[in-house]
Amino acid sequence: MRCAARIVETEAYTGPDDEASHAHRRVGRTARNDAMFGPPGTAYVYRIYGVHWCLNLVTGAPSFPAAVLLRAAEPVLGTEAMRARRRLGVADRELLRGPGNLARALAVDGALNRHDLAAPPLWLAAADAPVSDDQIAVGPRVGISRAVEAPLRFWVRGNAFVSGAAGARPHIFHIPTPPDHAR
DNA sequence: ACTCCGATTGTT
DNA sequence: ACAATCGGAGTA
Repeated sequence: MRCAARIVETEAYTGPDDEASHAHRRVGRTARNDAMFGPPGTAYVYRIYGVHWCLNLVTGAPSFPAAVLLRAAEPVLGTEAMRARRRLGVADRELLRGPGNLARALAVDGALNRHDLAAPPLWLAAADAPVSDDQIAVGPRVGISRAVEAPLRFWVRGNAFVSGAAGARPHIFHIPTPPDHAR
C-alpha cells in the first residue's frame, strides 16, 4: 500500500557544536551516528529508549553531521495502512504524531538507516502547497537535556497534526524573513 | 566489565 | 508517576 504524508513538525540538529546532537564533538563519530556523516538527502534512523525508531533527514555536506528529525506529519494517502501499523482505532491526527509514532506508521526501522530519500520505498517530494515562512512557528526542541533553549523546533502554526509532547513550550515567534540575496 | 540513561510513548 | 527495553556512551 502506497502512503503519503505532509511533514508538519521538525527539529534541527545542527552539527558538532550542537550540544543536543548525537554527533556533538564530545561524542564524535560512532557506529550509531555514522549515518549523520553521510551525504545529504539520506536517512538517519536510530532506536530510542530501546523501544521506538526515529527518522531523520541528513542535511549536512558529507562528513558534516547535521540532520532534521521528523516529529509529525499529516496523513495524505494510505491512512488505513498507517493505522494498521499503529493500533486500530487510532485517530487520524494521532497517526503520525510524535517521532516514534511517525516512524511506526510509515514502517520505518533500522533497515532504512542510510537510505537514499530520493528512492523507493521511502522518499521526499515537494509539497503540493508550499508552506510560507510566516506559517512556520519556532521554539525549543522537545525531550532533550542539553541546549534546551535553542529555538530549533519548527512546526506549521496551528496545524492539528503537530505533536503536543510534554515539555514543548508554546514560546512562539516568527522566523525572520531572509534578505532577498540569501534566497 | 559495568553503570547510566536517552531527540518516546502509553498506561497507571 | 512510571514501565518498556537495549545499546551507545562514559567510566574504570
